[in-house]
Parts: sequence; C-alpha cells; structure tokens
Amino acid sequence: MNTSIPPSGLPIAAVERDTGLAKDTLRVWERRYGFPSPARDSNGERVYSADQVDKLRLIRRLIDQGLRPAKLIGLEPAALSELLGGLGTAHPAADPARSAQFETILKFVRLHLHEDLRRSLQQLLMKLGLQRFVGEVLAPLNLLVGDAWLRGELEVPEEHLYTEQVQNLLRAAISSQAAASEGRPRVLLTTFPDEQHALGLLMAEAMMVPEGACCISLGTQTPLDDIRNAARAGRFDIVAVSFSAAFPARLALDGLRSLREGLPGETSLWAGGAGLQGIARKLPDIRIFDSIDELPDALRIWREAHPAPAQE
Amino acid sequence: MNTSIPPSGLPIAAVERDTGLAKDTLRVWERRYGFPSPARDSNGERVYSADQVDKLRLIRRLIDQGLRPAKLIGLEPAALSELLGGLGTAHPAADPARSAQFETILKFVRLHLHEDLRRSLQQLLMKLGLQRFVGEVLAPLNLLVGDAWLRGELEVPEEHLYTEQVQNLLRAAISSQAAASEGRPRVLLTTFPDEQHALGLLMAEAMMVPEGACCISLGTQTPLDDIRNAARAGRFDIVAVSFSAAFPARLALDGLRSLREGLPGETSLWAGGAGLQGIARKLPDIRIFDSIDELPDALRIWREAHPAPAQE
DNA sequence: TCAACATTTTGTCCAGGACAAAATATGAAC
DNA sequence: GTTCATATTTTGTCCTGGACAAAATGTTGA
Repeated sequence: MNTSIPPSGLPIAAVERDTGLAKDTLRVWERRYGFPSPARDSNGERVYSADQVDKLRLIRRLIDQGLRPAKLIGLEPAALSELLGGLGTAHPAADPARSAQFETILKFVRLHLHEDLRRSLQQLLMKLGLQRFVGEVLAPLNLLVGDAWLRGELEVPEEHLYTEQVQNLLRAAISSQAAASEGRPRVLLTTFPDEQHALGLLMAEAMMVPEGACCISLGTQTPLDDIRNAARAGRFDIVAVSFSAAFPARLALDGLRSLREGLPGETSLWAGGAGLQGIARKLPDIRIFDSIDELPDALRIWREAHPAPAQE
Repeated sequence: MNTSIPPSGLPIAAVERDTGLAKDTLRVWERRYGFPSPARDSNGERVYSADQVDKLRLIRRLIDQGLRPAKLIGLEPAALSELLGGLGTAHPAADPARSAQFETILKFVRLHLHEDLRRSLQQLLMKLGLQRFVGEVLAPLNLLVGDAWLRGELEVPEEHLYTEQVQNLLRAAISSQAAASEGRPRVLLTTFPDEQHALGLLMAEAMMVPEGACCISLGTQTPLDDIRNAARAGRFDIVAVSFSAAFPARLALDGLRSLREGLPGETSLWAGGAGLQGIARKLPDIRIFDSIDELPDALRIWREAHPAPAQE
C-alpha cells in the first residue's frame, strides 16, 4: 500500500543532485559554518531535512548571482527569498494584454503543455513578424523564464521545454528567410567555450537575416582559436558572440579582449547578452549590445560605413 | 598565438565529467585494481592521460551494458572495443535503400544539421504514415543511435538533438490525429521514476492514437503510487509503461509486479521497451511487448475481448 | 580611475578506512 | 531442471580532517 518515499530526509548524493552543490562543498560548509547540520542515520551517514535542502537551493541560486556563501549561510530562508526577489530583473511592464499572454505562456511551460506552448508562440510570431517577435516577445519572455528559474518556480525539464520549442520555431523561421545567401555583411555567430546557451545566437540571427545579412553560426562552445581562424578563413565582416546571464563576466571580458587582438582590424567584433550587462565602455573596438533591438540599427550603420561591395 | 589547451592531461573533475565515473570511484579503482594510474602534478593532484580517459570511457559503456569492472579493467583497449562491437544489437538489415537513408540521417545528427534532420524525418513520416514511420523508421533508427552512442560516436548534444527533433515531429503528428478524444480503450502512458526517456512513450502513443485509442500521457518519472491513483481515478482500461535500454531490469520487474498488485483486476498492464528485452513470460497478467509493432494487434485483441461500450 | 599587491574566502583535492547494496555462487526443495 | 533462500564476493559510496590554489576582496599608490 505504501510504496511512496518516507519524507524523513535525503542522503548527500540526492542533495548534490537537487542543489547542484558538490558533496565536498556540503561537507566543508558543515565543518566551517555549521550549516547545513544534517542528522545521521544508523550508519553515521548524513540525512538532510527538506528544510535544509530548500535553504541550500536558495543559497545556491544567490551564489550563482554573485553573492558569497559566508554572507548567506547565516540568513533565514525568508531573508534569502527576499534577496532573490530583489535581484529579479525589474520588468519594464509592457502593455497589460501582452503581460497576460506571457503569463499564459509561462503556465503552459509549467504544465508541460508542449502543443499549447508551440501554438501560442507560433501565433505571436505570425502576428508580429520575426524581428518584432524576437524583440517584443522572446526578449522579455526570456527574462521572465530566467526569473522563474532563479526563484525555483521552474525545474530543469520545464526550462528545457521552453528552450527547445523556441529554438525550433526560430530555426524554422530563419531557414525560411535565408534564401539570399549572398548578403552583406557576412556575420559569424558563436559563443565561447563553457557557454552552452544557443538561444541568444538564434535570436541574433533572427534579427539580422531579415536585414539581408549573411549569417553563419558555428553553434555554441567554439574555442577562441577556432573563432579567430574561422573569421579569417571565411572573410567575415563581423564576429558576433553571445553570453547568457550565467556566464562569468570576467571570463567574457578577458576572452573578448584576447579575441579582439587576434582578429584583423577591419573585422568588427560584436557582443551581447545578459552576461554582459553593466560592463560596457571598458572595451575599445568592441561593440557591446545592451538590447537585441539595437542590432538592426547597428547593421544599417555598418552598411553606411562600408558601402559599395565593388567587385573584389 | 597559442590559447589552446595543452594536451598534457586532465584533472580528476574533468575525467568525472567526461566518463561519468565519480571521483570516488576513480580513486578506489586506482587503489584496488591499479588502473587508472594517473600522473601527478606539482601539487600531487591526479593528471589523467587521454589514453586512460579513453579506456575509462570504454569501460564505463561496458559496465552500463551489465559487465563488471573486475573483468574489464585488465583488458586492452582493443579488446574492450571488440566487446562493445559484439554487444551492439544485431540489426536485421532492412532493405539497402532504407539503410542508406538511415546513414544519411545519422550523418545529419553527427554534424548538427538541425534543418536537414528535421526535413528528412518529416519526409519519411509523410511518405509512410505515422504508424509505419514509427515501426519502420524510428524503431531501427533508435537502435542505430543507441549503438553509436554506446560506441562513443555520438556525444550528449548529438543524442539530444536527435531526441528533440523526433519528439517534436511525433507530438505534432499525434496532436493532429487526436481529434476524437472519446476513443476506446482509455490508455494511461508513463514511465517509472528514474526513467527519463520520453521517446518510447511518444512512439507508443503514435501507434495507438491512429487506432482510435484515447491516450493520456503523464510524461516520464511518475511515482508508482501516482500511477496507481491516476489509473483508478481516470477509469483507465490499460496502463502502459515504457523502459529504455538503460533501465535496470531488476527495478522494472519489481516495479511492474508491485504495480500489477495495486491495479484493479480489470485494468490491463502493458510494458515495453529495450529495457525489458529477454525477461518475458515471468510476469503473470502483464503484457510484455518485444516490439512496438505488436501494439495495433494487441489493441484489436483487447477490443474483441471488451466489446460493446454499452452506456455508462 | 586604474593597476599592482596583500589578504581572505572558498571550492576542490587527497588518503585510507568502513560499510551496505548489488551481483554472484552455493545449496536445498520441489 | 527450475525455483527459491542463503552465503560470499564485488563494488560504489560515504566518512574524517588536513591541505592548498584559484577567486574574490581589500588596500595602497600613481
């Protein structure tokens, strides 16, 4: 009759899976800070209560946001939640109708309603066209999904579902537009190693292809050397790199600087994504995008500065 | 000029990521069997050579197939590869044209050609119809992909790409057929906890929906209690559970027995998937499917045994 | 404002002992 | 021979407590 899990507590391996904190880390926190302080079973092995795991999850999320364990571990769960809330990106509150649509879409994600999700997105895409769809729907939706994820309202499978559906939609839309492959400028898109998120790339491509640019995507996780070589070999005009919020800003800066040096002077280097927020101007000769909406304008400016394909 | 990784060796954390073997396991193997025997860096930390990691990967795959470490660790890499080759499912070698198509599709998977992959599958689906597509294309293709994965010819992202594209295709096809939702029998589809593969479920659904069955999928990883409760509450005629090759047969058997006891006698319990190969007859009152092609016939037989919806 | 240096924090690594769960071998009973 | 229960081996995971480098932070001087 009772096959369900006894709600007594979780062993350390399960906590590692649930929170993403390594077993070594869990043990060393216990030694240093006194938290978590799991009970022990009859074999002397750690047994973590659900409360402790919840608090650990909160701490993990905050650490991912750049806060430090020592400042967090003493706090009450309520205080941690509050911190998380405060960190959530302030949403510019688009018009209420659109907001309601977003909530509906988020509901579909939460409930795993693949079909409904796909249909809603498809409808919005048809209604707005590709570029406005990316700028007005996907950009804010990504923020919402990111926040929900941060708060723990979404789990891995839900986030995955959202990403895959959006990718499928974008790929289909882009490939239907990409007829004229001889466009200008020639843009190379990719991400750095350790950056796995392909969504930013696709969104950038979706903004540029309708402007007549010739976009080639290398996908995610391209080593710096390979980016440099590909840019040279393919005579690209622009190299565009995307960074998700999770990407360590430090790595991004170093990498961009190094890449800039390795590229020919006439090749532009563009970078964007949530991982670059707030670290602008510091980089000479690199165009940092705060918003994906700036892409079409940037393309037009590039064209004015590089007129006349001539022959070559 | 040289930002690339020095090919000297990998630290233990990287080996854990690459091979899926826990750090503790790597260390205890070294202690017990003398393999792997990594070099040490200036801090005394383990540095694994590429050769050792390759051999570890082979061993890992063979262990997943049910072999035991002690028998494997002494063998040469060549012998390990041979073992892996021998284990590959013997493929019934369909007609050569179809085989060539499969190879093309596998090539698309390897090269991350999302669009080409989607299009090839879509064409086959259109040509064959949903049921034949599942039986004649997806079933053998899954074996091929599984083998390639076993051999290390595919990595996680490739396997993922394949799965997602197939899922999208099947979901779209199923939802376009599922108009008449009042069909019979009422089938509840799901997997056990720890079984994450949803493809088998979708394929089963794709075989049954065209026969007029009313399929409700709970998705993957449903606790046994929840399956039982859902089956009772929804007055289902059939509960269908799917197991991928990676699922431990022992768990499957125990779980199925336990579930059979918890279900009303008039509810049929069906189970299938690569995880159940070779452990047939042992289970009374449970229908084990060796091949997904048996589903339509099984449905017809069920209908003959349960005629006349009467009223209710 | 930035760069260079000193200090603290923090995650990961190590050794080697222990033990339970899984797999296998052994034997009894039908 | 097959099925079941029981002994034995194999194997993965957990434990403690020490160590240290990389990252983050604080400090100083141009």
